[in-house]
Amino acid sequence: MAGKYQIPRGTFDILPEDSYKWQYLKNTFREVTRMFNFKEIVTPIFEKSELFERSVGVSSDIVQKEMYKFKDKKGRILALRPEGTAPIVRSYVENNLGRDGDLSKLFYIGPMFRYERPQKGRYRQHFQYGIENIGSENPYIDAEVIAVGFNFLKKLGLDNFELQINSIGCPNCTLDYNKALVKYFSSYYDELCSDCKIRIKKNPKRLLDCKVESCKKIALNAPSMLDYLDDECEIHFKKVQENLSKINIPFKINPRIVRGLDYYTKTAFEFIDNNLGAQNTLIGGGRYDGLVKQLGGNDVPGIGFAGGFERLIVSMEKEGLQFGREQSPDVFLVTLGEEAKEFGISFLSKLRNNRISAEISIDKNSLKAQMKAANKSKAPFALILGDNEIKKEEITLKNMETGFQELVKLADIVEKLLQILKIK
RNA sequence: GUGGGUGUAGUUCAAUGGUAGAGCACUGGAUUGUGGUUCCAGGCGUUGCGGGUUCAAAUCCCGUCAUCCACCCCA
Repeated sequence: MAGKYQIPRGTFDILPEDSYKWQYLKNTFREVTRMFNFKEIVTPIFEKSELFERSVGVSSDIVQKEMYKFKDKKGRILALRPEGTAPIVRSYVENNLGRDGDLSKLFYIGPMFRYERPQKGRYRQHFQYGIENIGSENPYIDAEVIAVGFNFLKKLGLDNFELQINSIGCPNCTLDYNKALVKYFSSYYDELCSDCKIRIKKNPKRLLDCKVESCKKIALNAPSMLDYLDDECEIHFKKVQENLSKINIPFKINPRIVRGLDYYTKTAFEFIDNNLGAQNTLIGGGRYDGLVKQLGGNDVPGIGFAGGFERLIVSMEKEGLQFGREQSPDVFLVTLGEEAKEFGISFLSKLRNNRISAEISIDKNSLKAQMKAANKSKAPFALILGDNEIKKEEITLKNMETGFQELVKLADIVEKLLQILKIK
């Protein structure tokens, strides 16, 4: 039952019976990013608070109310990272990663922190995976980044998601567009919900995806961002679509996709699982062409995405998908009698030193209890060692699935196991 | 941060204000060297925590913590 201490709100333990799922997701993500030649980058989980305020935007909710901000002993104002892009761009600039003129293709996996009210698929400490591709504004890159997300979800076996894309233009387009939005919604001001009355001042684009019915109706005829793209942004967006089609990635244009973070420009996209409830964005991403410069680097464009492992797991479990194999030992050693147990201990060590994962139930003596333990461990093979075997210098090898068992010379067992288990 | 629901054994859930139960899981056993099916046996758990009302509280009230759903926002 509950002890004296409880885990902090919105956090969770990844227990041994579940950790293989995270392992599987990480491995799969590494495999997929490898196909695209992305390399891993690891940055600290805390940064100067200022970094996020500058990049994500002081007015954004993330900075406003969701950041874990604290002072260290020297009075430095730090924050647990709420997202992954800003730290990576910081590192890119600080370490001059673009120095050789190549694209920086980076991926990361790690915890992020947001002080929010917890919900299913949304936690205060959660694990994100993501990529950043810094150094090119070529629309081919947009498609490639999207392809990484697409291939990842597909590789996990997911099929129930939808890719939605939009272009939110550059700061120039946004300026005009926001004016148009404000103008449009102002004429309906009295009919807007109280949230939207604030949004119209703070972030007009947010009016577009309000969930209140009356606002939805009004938003239906609101001007579309896509009509306000300048030539450059419009061509870029078209090319992105062409490139996606070229590599057979289906997508839907959703002019209502809005990014919450200030640094986004041009392409914005989301992979959405529509039967997931409110927290349905599996992956969210977009271009951030001004960010590197803003953080003190050269005027270099970038694009990336991020996704949360917890939502992925919810989505996969809903679909009944597997997370690879749960970890189990290769063999389970069962011993009978003192002499066999004594011998078994050194034999166990021999197996392990030969890269055979082996387990024993040291506190149980009866054959039955040990066989039960072997079964529960999910080891594919049991090795039974008793007086009979020791006398003849043999050991019983039992296939736990078929029940078939045979006597094998002790001198040959390691070699035989390596062969059956296909360990090189 | 706002609104609503929930909180009982490892877990899923029962229990008109009157001694707290079941399935699954777990452990042991079913003639002494064989698991996964079957049968038998084994649970006194501060009913999340702290107050209050009452002769009596898992049950009613207040607070608190946690969780779930929605909003805000986001992965």
